[in-house]
Amino acid sequence: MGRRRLQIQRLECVKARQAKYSKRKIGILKKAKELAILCDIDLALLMFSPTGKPTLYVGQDKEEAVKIIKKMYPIDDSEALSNNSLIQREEAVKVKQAELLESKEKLAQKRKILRDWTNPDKINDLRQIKIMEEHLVATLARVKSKKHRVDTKALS
Amino acid sequence: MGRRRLQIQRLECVKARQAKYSKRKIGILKKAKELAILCDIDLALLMFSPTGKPTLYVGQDKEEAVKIIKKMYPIDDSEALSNNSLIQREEAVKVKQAELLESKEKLAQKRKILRDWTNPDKINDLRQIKIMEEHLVATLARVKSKKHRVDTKALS
DNA sequence: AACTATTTATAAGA
DNA sequence: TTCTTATAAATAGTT
Repeated sequence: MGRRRLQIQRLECVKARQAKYSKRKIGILKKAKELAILCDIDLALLMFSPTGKPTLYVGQDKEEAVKIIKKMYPIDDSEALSNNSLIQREEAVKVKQAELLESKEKLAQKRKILRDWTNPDKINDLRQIKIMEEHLVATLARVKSKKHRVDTKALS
Repeated sequence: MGRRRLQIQRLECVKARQAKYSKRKIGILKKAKELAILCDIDLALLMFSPTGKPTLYVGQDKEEAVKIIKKMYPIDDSEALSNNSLIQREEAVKVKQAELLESKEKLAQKRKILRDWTNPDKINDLRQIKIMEEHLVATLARVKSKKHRVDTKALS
């Protein structure tokens, strides 16, 4: 949509990338808002500018952001698995319920450990965030190294 | 961009909302992909259709990455929870049994993830390594975003 | 899903 | 960044 057709490929010039970003960011944000309103849906759009500045749009109510992110990463949700209204008799049910509870308790434990990894957004201490970042960068480096080794091995 | 100008407001007719969603979803996904590629940025777009079905697009990655992330984050939870009619017809015991199984599966999954986070070098499957990398990149982005927000807040 | 008349987004240039 | 304008793209209404 312009004077000429544009090839969709990485713009080599940094300046051009930044300029393009500032223009298209406006466009896609508008589209996101329109879609969320027209169809009355939850929607989240997160972008990082070429300089790393994040922009987040969350459809409808901004306070809903947490809910959206929970939907995005259900690893952290505290689940609505118990349909009390539907179930309320039988011994077998109770037994299963007990087993379920036990399993869930264990699950909750694991989740607690994983929470910081999967929901870094919840960490509010800058110090903690920095530690987290360092750890992630280090782990990522290890993974990339490992991938490289596996790739190389696969070729030979 | 159509025969007539459209007012941006919630469409009252459910059918109309669904139809509009299916059309515009394609459009905004295309925009997101173009922006990510052109400007070489990280970007995440998550939408829930009027029926609750989630669509996730992440960064410059190809369709394969989307599938991987969908597997990693069991977004389909929302579908399971909305199937009340089905649940009503099933026996309570069976429901509990299924929930128990699900819970146990999730537990196993968490254990696996936790193991991988601490020992990425031990993963030998290229596919798994790639999943791990995706996850790390995504989490790192979120941490950076969070850091940025905390930093900004601290300044004000 | 497909078809077009129109509107909208935006590429290039200033 | 902002504006202008020619053009490419998205899409509203309809079938």
